[in-house]
Amino acid sequence: MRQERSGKLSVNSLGFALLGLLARERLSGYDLKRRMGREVGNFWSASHGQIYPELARLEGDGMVSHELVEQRDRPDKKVYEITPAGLAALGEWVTAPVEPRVTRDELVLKAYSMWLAKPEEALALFGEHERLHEERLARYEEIGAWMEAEWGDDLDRLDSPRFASYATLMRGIMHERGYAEWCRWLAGRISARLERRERAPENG
Amino acid sequence: MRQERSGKLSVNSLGFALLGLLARERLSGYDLKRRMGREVGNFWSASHGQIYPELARLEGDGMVSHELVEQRDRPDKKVYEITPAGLAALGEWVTAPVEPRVTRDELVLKAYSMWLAKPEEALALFGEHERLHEERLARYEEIGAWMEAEWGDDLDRLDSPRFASYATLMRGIMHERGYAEWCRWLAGRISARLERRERAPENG
DNA sequence: TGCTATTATGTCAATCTTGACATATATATC
DNA sequence: GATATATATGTCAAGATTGACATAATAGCA
Repeated sequence: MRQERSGKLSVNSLGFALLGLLARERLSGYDLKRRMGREVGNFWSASHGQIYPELARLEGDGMVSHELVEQRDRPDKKVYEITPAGLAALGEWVTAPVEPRVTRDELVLKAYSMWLAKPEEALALFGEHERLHEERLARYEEIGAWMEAEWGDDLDRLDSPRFASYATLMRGIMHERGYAEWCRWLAGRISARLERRERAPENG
Repeated sequence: MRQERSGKLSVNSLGFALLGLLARERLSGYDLKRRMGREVGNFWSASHGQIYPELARLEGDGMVSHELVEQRDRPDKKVYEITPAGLAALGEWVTAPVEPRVTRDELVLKAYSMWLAKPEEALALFGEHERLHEERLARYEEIGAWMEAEWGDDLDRLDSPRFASYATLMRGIMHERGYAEWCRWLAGRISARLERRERAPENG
């Protein structure tokens, strides 16, 4: 969602994702892509084909500036920095109202038509996703434990980016936990029905 | 995600959402839009500006057919019906692998930068969303209770569309429950910190 | 020297999605 | 008669997103 701003300036969600990362440290487009995968990957993502043009737009709007950094062991890079204007825009946006958008979820969409499926195949599908979300949950919980151990005191400071990172990670943990639970519930229902069928094939 | 199919035929997720609805009953584009809001709105959505062209594409691919129905008290309408080919495509797609896509969530994206916000404003934002998701949760739970009471026996039949509807509703319930919980957790952290600040203004 | 992988930045076509624009019928209300 | 609302179907421009195409420097290895 592109936010209307005074006159012609506007920044979309991806722009604010990039600003959110740049508010913490100076980064190149390449590094932003990698951070996107780790820190932010839980609730936003973008390909580099989207990031580079967006950085150019942000720079055109005065939200970021860049410095060319020459490297010996690697290709040179552009290191971006958030400007005071960018920081101000980000700060304004943070608590501006959000209209909640529908979360599109193809697996749930499939569940809606699973009465047409072979139960064994449905079981395999939801079982696989249960494992997938359990895996992610375990990874997030590890990171959470690490944050609590390493960042302990900062996690109580509302003005600390670490607290903010921890809060988004908590959302990831709760999401994965709930999603895995749903897959497990559904797979359980399917396998229970399959077992009953095996014991009494007439009622299948 | 558009699925590659033998030759040139292809149906995207929206197409399968429409086929999933039409596999249950014959519907007009206008009715599909409404069903989209209710049954499917929990995990997919589309504007009518997307639905009408998609129906035309589906018909061009032989997935649906339509009949013009004249009405006295209202404008005439096109009632769509799924074809055997459409049903086959839907059945194949249901258990085909899904590559999980990042759920983009603007509120979590804001949480990532909330260390820049005034705590009172952040509290208001997350408190508002807690209420919003609690409201949705209550609505979904009501529908769930109604389904259990009215559809009881069907909810054990894997081949029943009612079971499938119930399964997707359960995902909605779990999602809203988890989301509200996260908002509550976050709002609680913020207000706890605010209270401490009030008691000891020097440490703010 | 050739091959591969990583870092680094960019463009572009195709597709998806939103929100506005557009039109028309029938009912209800003022 | 005028106006508003619900039903009903469509188009279209702008923006968001993906995935491919494209280029280049550096390092490591055979």
